[in-house]
Amino acid sequence: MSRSTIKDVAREAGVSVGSVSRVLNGLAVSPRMRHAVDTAMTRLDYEPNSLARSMRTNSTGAVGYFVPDVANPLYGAIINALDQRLKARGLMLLLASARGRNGREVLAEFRRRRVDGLIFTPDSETDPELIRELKAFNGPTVIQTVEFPDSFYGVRIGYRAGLRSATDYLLGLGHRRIALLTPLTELWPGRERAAGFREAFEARQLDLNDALVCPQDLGLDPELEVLRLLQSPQPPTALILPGTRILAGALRAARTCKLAIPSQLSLISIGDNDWVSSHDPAITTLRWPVETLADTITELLVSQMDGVRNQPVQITVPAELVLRESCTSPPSPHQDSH
Amino acid sequence: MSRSTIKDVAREAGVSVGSVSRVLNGLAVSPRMRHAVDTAMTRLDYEPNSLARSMRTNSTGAVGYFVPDVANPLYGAIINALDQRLKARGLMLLLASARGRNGREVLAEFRRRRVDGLIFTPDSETDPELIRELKAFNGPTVIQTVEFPDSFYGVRIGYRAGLRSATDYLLGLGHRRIALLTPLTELWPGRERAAGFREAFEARQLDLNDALVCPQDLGLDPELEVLRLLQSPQPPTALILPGTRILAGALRAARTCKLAIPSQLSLISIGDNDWVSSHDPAITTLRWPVETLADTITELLVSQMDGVRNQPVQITVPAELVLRESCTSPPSPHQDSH
DNA sequence: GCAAAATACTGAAACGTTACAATTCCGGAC
DNA sequence: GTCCGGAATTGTAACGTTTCAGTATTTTGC
Repeated sequence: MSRSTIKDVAREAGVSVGSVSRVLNGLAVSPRMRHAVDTAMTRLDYEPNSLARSMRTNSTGAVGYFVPDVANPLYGAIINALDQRLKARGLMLLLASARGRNGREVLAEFRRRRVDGLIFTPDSETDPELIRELKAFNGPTVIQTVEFPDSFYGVRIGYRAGLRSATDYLLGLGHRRIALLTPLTELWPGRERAAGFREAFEARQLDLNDALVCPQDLGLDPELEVLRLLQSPQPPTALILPGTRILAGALRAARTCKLAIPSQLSLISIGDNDWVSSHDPAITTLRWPVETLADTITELLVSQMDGVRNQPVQITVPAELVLRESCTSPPSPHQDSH
Repeated sequence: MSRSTIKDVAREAGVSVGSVSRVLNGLAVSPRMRHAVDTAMTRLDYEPNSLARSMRTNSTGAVGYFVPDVANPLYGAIINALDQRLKARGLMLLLASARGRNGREVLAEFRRRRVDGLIFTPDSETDPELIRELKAFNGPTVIQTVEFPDSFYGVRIGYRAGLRSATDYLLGLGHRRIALLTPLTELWPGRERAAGFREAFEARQLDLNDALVCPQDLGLDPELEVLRLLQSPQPPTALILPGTRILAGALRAARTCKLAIPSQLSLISIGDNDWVSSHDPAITTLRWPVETLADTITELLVSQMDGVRNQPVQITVPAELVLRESCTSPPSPHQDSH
């Protein structure tokens, strides 16, 4: 740990502390001065102390990022992309993962550490206290993913439109009994997904009666849940599945029921990755636009930092339906017209 | 952003600044004092400034973590586990991902920010300058994964033993032409893997001649590389594949060649995840012990922080071979005894 | 060659804490 | 009533920077 301070450098170079500071910050100095200070710095192996600097300037160059689950490759990819972009602004990520921490507590920690900005995925979209505290932060803030009051800048994924197009695609193939497996339809993002799902049916003036939205708790064993569904008297002919774990469970369940994909059961997954694309058959997917998301978050954040203090905006980044091989027309098309 | 300082609180409570500090840090004060200060704090909405505190105490409660790729779920899982454990010690992760940053530069940033500890996965195991600088950091440091001089505390994954047992397993099934697809066998971890691979052959006094180590650059298109291998005159009967991307490529290649798994081609993957375990057939895997790894790192780090300044240790966390369905005896066993 | 203007540099006061020596306070022993 | 010892509290000097009002030095225009 470098022990020498700006004072030592000043003494060594035979100049004043202020001058060293000027050199450090690239302000105008004479070449002679710059050289003297530079050599003194290398000689003393000097390392500026960001803390002292931060205290004086009231800015830490740190951005607090609160993310639901780092181990989710989707968020991992966003972190990567963000880190790269923030680096260009001399910013660094202070990371906290919701696994094992709660939002309020993390926010307090971020505040104490005086982060310059906040990227937050609230673990509750309703907790009024959290909303109050986020507002009280009163610095550049971007709410990620979740629906939140309009007084915040925010980035959302276009799940609703995405699910509408995914559902519409299945309807177009002739499916009528489609199961949307998403947990907790009262909360985001399940709510959004369910809404898009319904809209697709309505747009074709089809009755939702036959379609299935499964808001059950898929928590413990998605495989069992899907199995029950597939073995019910009138099983669905197509499944829409959020997330890797649930998709994996569904695939196992289909195997158990000896249902061939896509000929006997069509599948759409939410969230793209290596696995999904190289599975046999390759899975049709609603893709999270990671790069766009990261770009948008960065821009929203730095525009606030640069003092562009206009009305908060919420940007919806569209999810993209990637057509692959896991969907065909249903086995025995019963275009029931009621 | 909370603007009030410890001075304001002191004035509001009608006590001295020092006393407020004592209350803040839970030192002995009279109940009357504590109460007065507490109410003043809530009234002023006071939020302690970690920066000032850090500067005074010379400790930031931040741990710099330099990780090869956050988007790799394996590392993601470690981050999660670490974050949870460090939280208990009031520590927070300062994260930098090697994608788009280089080790030296990140280390400098960490030093400037005066992190209390370092968890580092060097991007080069040979750069003498990096080694020198890591040494110069002179604070609690844990080197993750990579082989490094003994003067550092370190955690490694038991790839060598792991690969030996994986290879031995295949040899026991009767395979002789086994391809180990790992990039860069001169560098860690390829070197370690190759070593374990060879040891397994030697232990059975088998000639490595027929086995294949493929150190080619698998970077761009693993699928093509595997395809070439499978279409060669004497194709391997078993593949050992590191990482999701390469495994995915290999599966596609096998499909192209119409090779059934495991009856015509056996597969072992390095690194476990949902996909690998629920694939059809489920893939036999050499599993990274994430939890153990995180525990070990944490312990190594905090033991250094607690001033236990004994000889650095390197701990090797064993990789575990998870037997599943992707391996059988080779199609036409030619137990050539040479 | 001189005043004025521009430029280069200095010194000290912040920033918000903690730590520590100094001070005050209090209850009891003599 | 005085004095003592310990506990409670205070006041202030750090910590390592930046900032800014000044002062010293150089350049410029005549």
